[in-house]
Parts: sequence; structure tokens; C-alpha cells
Amino acid sequence: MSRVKSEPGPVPRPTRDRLITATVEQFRLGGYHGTGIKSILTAAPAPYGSLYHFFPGGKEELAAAAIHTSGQAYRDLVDLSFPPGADPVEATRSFFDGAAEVLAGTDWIDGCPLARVALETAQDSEPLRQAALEAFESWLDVLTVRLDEVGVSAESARVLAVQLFCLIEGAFLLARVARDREALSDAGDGAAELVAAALAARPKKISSSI
Amino acid sequence: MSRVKSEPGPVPRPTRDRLITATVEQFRLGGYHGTGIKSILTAAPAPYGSLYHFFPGGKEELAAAAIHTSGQAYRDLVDLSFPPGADPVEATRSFFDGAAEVLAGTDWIDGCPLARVALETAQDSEPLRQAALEAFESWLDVLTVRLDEVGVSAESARVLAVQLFCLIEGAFLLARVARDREALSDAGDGAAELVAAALAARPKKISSSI
DNA sequence: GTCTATAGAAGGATAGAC
DNA sequence: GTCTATCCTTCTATAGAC
Repeated sequence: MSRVKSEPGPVPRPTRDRLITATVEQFRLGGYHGTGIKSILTAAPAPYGSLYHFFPGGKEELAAAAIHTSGQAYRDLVDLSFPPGADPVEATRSFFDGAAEVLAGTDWIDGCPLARVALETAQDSEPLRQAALEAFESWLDVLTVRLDEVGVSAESARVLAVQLFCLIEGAFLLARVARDREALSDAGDGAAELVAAALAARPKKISSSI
Repeated sequence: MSRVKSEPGPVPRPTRDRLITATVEQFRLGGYHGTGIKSILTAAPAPYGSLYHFFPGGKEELAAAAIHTSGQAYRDLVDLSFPPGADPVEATRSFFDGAAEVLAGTDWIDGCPLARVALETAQDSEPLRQAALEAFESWLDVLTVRLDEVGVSAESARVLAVQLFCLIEGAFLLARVARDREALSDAGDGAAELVAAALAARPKKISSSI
């Protein structure tokens, strides 16, 4: 009986995962410099010893893991928001609308999960700059592939993906500071317009009306 | 002789101004949480007493003044970059190109002077959020007026101004993290495209060709 | 692997002389 | 207005028992 897992129950999340999750959550509210290690350990919860056991590099190494995790989660969101076969103009509009809904519904907190930390650390920590860059590039890759699939040429797809990224990130910034959806609404209009223009310019297979 | 200013020489900048200037400079490198009061006092230079004499509200009040000053400086830059009478498409392209030049020439530091501090403080300090918002709005106002002057309708001018803001801010973020001009180049293309489209749709006075 | 205690530095703010 | 000394908190990191 002693070695048997009677009543399996929920598997407790390992300490390492709890630390990363807690860091993601704390960064969401306080960013890198605004988040203390103690608050992460309290939120995990985990003791000091575990942190430096799993992350010998301390706060910086833990932050890199948190950035990686946040980046993957948001990449998955982008992936789901631009499903293969969907109308890219509609998907773009929906993405900006959904982002506005989430942001407004979280007291203007949940915009880009990485922008703040990236701006805080890009100059001072090469590992963290690389982690953020890898995350951003993964989002751009998803977008580029999806746009390519609907007929936008390879080079144009990448350019368009970068433009959509810039529009959403800038809109997150302004919307958070203004506590207003206007920026996301206007940026969404611009994004949809750019996508539509790229589609209109694509090498026609059946060609559009007019 | 004692009361006469013989050899006027350069007027020493008052302590209050030096504090603000030093804060602007330190925020440029370390942001709000990454900048200590002591480093500001060292850079000014100024003693503790002067800081709390001119800014009884401490770091927060000093930061508000620094945000205001940075905001005015960048508004002036936008103002100069979109001179009345100039082709707005050309001005837009030049602005993004110039921004890329400055950013690359400062080791990817001098992008938006407020984005990082704004993201750091918008949630936690209402005075600082307001200061950043006021600065952003002043930039948008300049752009809106300029676009209106070339015939873009009032509502469209504001929307377009917001779109240009989002594109440049998002591009600053990505370019700083990637240490690459691509984002500013692509965003500049998108911005020029949106401006051109708005001009083509404007209530014609002489009407374009075709 | 987990935990506590503490070191050592840096943070913002204040007191009080001048 | 200017200056220095100092308080108290918070920060990251480490030591060493278990």
C-alpha cells in the first residue's frame, strides 16, 4: 500500500514550474526591476534554496525562463487567432478586438506580456534580450507563415507580419497609458487595411472582382 | 564692482533644471525602477536637500517633470519633421528613416524616450500615467493638425495619427530588442502606405490623375 | 532538494546644521 | 537653498543545517 499511488489526484506541479509561473505572473504586474525575488518565492511558493538550485544564474536565469514561457503562450494565441483557411482580414480585426477586450477587462494590464520586460532589459542583459527576441521572432514566424499561406509573397508576408506586430505593440502601449480602446481600434483598422492591400496585390490565382 | 556682473559668462543652469535634465538622461538608460535617486543626484550634480526642496513629492514628482520635459522635446521633433506644406508621405518616410539612424547610432538606446517609463509606471502611479498620456497626446495633436492641413478629414487625421504612433512605437520596441533596423524600415513602409491611402481618399480639391 | 538566517549592497526618504 | 549624515527598507545572493 505504501508504494501504491492510491487516489492519484492532481499531480502537484514541480517546484521549477511553479517558480517560472510565479515569475511570469509577477512580471506581468511589476516588470523586471519592479519584481523582487522574495515576492516570486512567496507567490510560487518556494524557498530560496530551490530557486538557486534550479536557476544557478539567479534572477536573470529565472527571468529568461519566464520570458520563454510567456513567449510560447502568446505564440500559441497568435497561432489560434490566425487559423489556416480563415480570412486574414477578418482574423486581423478579430485579433485586435480580442486584445482590446482582454486589456480593458484586466484593468489595462494584460497587453503584451513581454514589451515592458524587454524594454527594461534589452540594454543591460544579453541573455534576456535574446530571450525576448526569440519570442518576438516566433510570433512573427507564425504570422508570416499564415500570410504566406493565403497568397502573400514570402517577402511581403514577413514585412506585413512586422507591420502587424508594430501596430499591436504600439497600440498596447497607448491603450495602457490612456486606459482607452481607441488605439487598439485604430491600429486594428490600419492593420486590416494593410492586410487587405497585400491581398489585393498578391499574384492572383482566380483574381478578384472589378 | 561687487554688484556688477563683470564678464557675464555662461549663466549656470539652476539646480531644478539640472535635476530634471539628469533625470531625463538617467531614465533614458535605466528607466524608472532602474534609476536610483543617488545616481540622479550624482549626475546633476545636486545634494539631497535640493531635490526634496524643489520636488517635495520625491522621485515621483521629479519623474513627472522629466516625463513632461521629454515629451515636449519629442513633440518639437515631430513638429519639425512634419513641416507645413511638405509632402506627408515623404515626411513620414523621412521620420522613420531618421529614427532608425538615431537608434542605430546610439547603440539601440534612443528610441522613444517615454515608452519604457510609461509601461513601468502606468499601472502604479496615476500622476506618471497622466504625464505620459499628456506627452503622447501632444505628439498625436501635432500629427493630427499636420495631416488635417493636407486635406485628411478631421476624424481620419486623428485615426491616422494614432496609427503612425503605433507603428513607430512598435518598431522602436522590436528594433531595440533585435538591434536591427528592419522593424523601422517595414513600419515606415506601412506608415507611408497608410498616409498615401488617406490622401487618396481625401475630399479632392483638384483631384488626382486617373 | 528544501529550508532558514544573514550577509552586503542599494533603494528612497528624512533630520538638522549651515 | 544647500549640504551631510543617517534611518529604515528592500534588494540579490550565499552559507550551511537538514
